[in-house]
Amino acid sequence: MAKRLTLADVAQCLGVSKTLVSLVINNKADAHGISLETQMRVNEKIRELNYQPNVLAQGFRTGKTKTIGLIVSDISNIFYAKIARHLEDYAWSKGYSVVICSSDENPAKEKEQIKLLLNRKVDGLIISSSLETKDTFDQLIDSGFPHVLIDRTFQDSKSPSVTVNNHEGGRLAASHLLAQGYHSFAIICISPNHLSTISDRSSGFTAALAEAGIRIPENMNIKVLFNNAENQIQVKLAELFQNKELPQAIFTLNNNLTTASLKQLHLLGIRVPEDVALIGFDDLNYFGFIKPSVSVIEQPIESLSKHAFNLLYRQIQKEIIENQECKIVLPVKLIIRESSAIAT
Amino acid sequence: MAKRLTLADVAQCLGVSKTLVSLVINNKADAHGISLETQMRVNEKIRELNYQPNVLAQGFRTGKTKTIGLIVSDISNIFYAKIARHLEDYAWSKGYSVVICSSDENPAKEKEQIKLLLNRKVDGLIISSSLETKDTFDQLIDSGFPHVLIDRTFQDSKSPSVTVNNHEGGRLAASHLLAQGYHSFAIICISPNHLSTISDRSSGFTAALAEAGIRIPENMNIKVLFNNAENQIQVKLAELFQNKELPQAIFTLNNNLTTASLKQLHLLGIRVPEDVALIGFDDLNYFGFIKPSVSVIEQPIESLSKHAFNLLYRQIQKEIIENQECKIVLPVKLIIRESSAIAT
DNA sequence: ATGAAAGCGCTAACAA
DNA sequence: TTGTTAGCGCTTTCAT
Repeated sequence: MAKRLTLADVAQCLGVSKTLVSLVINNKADAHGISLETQMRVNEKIRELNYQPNVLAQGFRTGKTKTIGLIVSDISNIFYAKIARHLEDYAWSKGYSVVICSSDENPAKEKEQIKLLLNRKVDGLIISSSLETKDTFDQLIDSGFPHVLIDRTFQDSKSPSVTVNNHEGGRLAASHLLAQGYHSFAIICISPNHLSTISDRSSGFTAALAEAGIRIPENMNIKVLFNNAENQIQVKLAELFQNKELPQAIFTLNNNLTTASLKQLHLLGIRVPEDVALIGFDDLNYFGFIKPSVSVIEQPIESLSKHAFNLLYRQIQKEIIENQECKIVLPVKLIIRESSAIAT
Repeated sequence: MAKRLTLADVAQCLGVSKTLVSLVINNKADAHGISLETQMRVNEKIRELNYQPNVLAQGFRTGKTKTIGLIVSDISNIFYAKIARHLEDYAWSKGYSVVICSSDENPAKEKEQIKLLLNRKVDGLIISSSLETKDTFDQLIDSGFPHVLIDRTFQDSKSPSVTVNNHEGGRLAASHLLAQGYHSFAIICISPNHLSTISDRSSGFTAALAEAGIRIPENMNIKVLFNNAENQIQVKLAELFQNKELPQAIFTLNNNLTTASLKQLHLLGIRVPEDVALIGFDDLNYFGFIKPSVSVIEQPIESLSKHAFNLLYRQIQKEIIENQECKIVLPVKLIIRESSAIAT
């Protein structure tokens, strides 16, 4: 790790100007009519000296950093971890790095993170936002800053977004449970209910139930805090159980809630699906092979990530994004397993 | 997002020099004997104008970026996702961002990533390395570049590292299974076996068995590829099963392998623990409540991350790290559950 | 087809 | 106690 080679060194070594070398490096040589022979000579030397441009200097000069920021509520939630992984792969293939931020469903923290990332001059932002309003993103739109909302979006937001059809997912879950003969239900969701995912999933679910003439009573609409889900689920479920008010079926609105619910049901000795059926939103590997296996609404995580990255990349490249591609909604899939088997 | 304010603007606004403002911003004012009153004035103005230093320019100038790089084999493996989350938290508390890279257990890719991150001038690196040799890290040591190895390390490496006592974990697993009365065993591990985690876990396991006079036959030492574990496990297990050669107990060397094995055992209709007992390395949430619940060697993930960050941070701060703290080995814990219950 | 030179915004050695 | 100034390494405009 001796003193780093600079552009000037390379230029001097070749007896040419820095401009020339710079142009070659940035593939602007042709456009400037640099002779092919010179280009070869330069490239040769660069390889020979193993010269690597100082990315910081480049970034400083151009304002571009070849870095994108990813903000999600919690990178250790496997759903977001998978998204991060896919995004990282696409980013890597285009020479981009990704910086991660977990917002903890905390709007203030998320805003700070956005500020930090902008300040760090990331070239774009992919966000699963916990914010209550779309203001912050409207500002980004106004300033033309490349960004895309993933997983969660806002009503009437102008920001490009990639989401799944959460409403339809809720409907699918409800229809399936109804078809199985269940007729009393509970929903378990997390508490800041401005989140588009949560509200769409639950509205889809209740809409389908309403069509069958069924309402979810207040005490069956269980809301728990993001960072205290397990405990709160246990308390609520224990309460229902003791009062012999258990619903026939439960819809858990994300994978964390599904896992937490399964755990607490198990601890309470409530059998699935005998005592209560269960269907979750978002699939996990283990749902498929445990006893009972767990029915879910599955989301196309890879596709979600791919579209998000493309949408972002095209903004960075200053390609115009057609209006109709700006709000991508991907289909979900009902996977029926044992946890929602025929009612007895 | 109008034209950004610069240091010069602030200085001009106050009728002072850039130096002054710069010193105040970087908390070097006192050391340079800047009067308290001036400091106040400067700070005031900065707040008033909502001036934010251009981090890129700062980074370019100082060579510091307030960014650390994290390289793991796969950020979507929940073990690494959790590590990433903890590191992110510590980093955030110190004003650092973290860039993630998944190496896919691919040494060439990992080297490229290290190169990229160094080139991006991250201030330090935390790595769960897939490399065969420690050379790359010796170079980092020689150049004094802050880094710490996490989870995996190298024999005789001089790099600071934080690992768990994998050997002891292997012993614990073996002793427990022996105590349960099992006496034929299989190990399932991933195939590039230069990884310190894998080799330590398996050597601990075999050492304890050896003391009881038991060897693991060649065909019970199942090695599968990182990116094709599930299939290969299925093939091997099916083979053993058909030949009626199933061992009495299986030790799976990481959480992915445990999950994959559980899945394939289930698909093959092999019952746990009746047909074969199982214990895994690394705990997962769902292991605790499924039927049968899964015995594991648990790792202190938070502590692992905390020590890693501290070790890195102190290097960045140029604090000397005492030799005895340079190689931290954390204890693991045996958690006995149903999958390794009394042999029948 | 190639080069000279002006900065980008900041820090830090050196002056005053 | 405060200010001047020289770059950090690169890109890019404008000459040649």
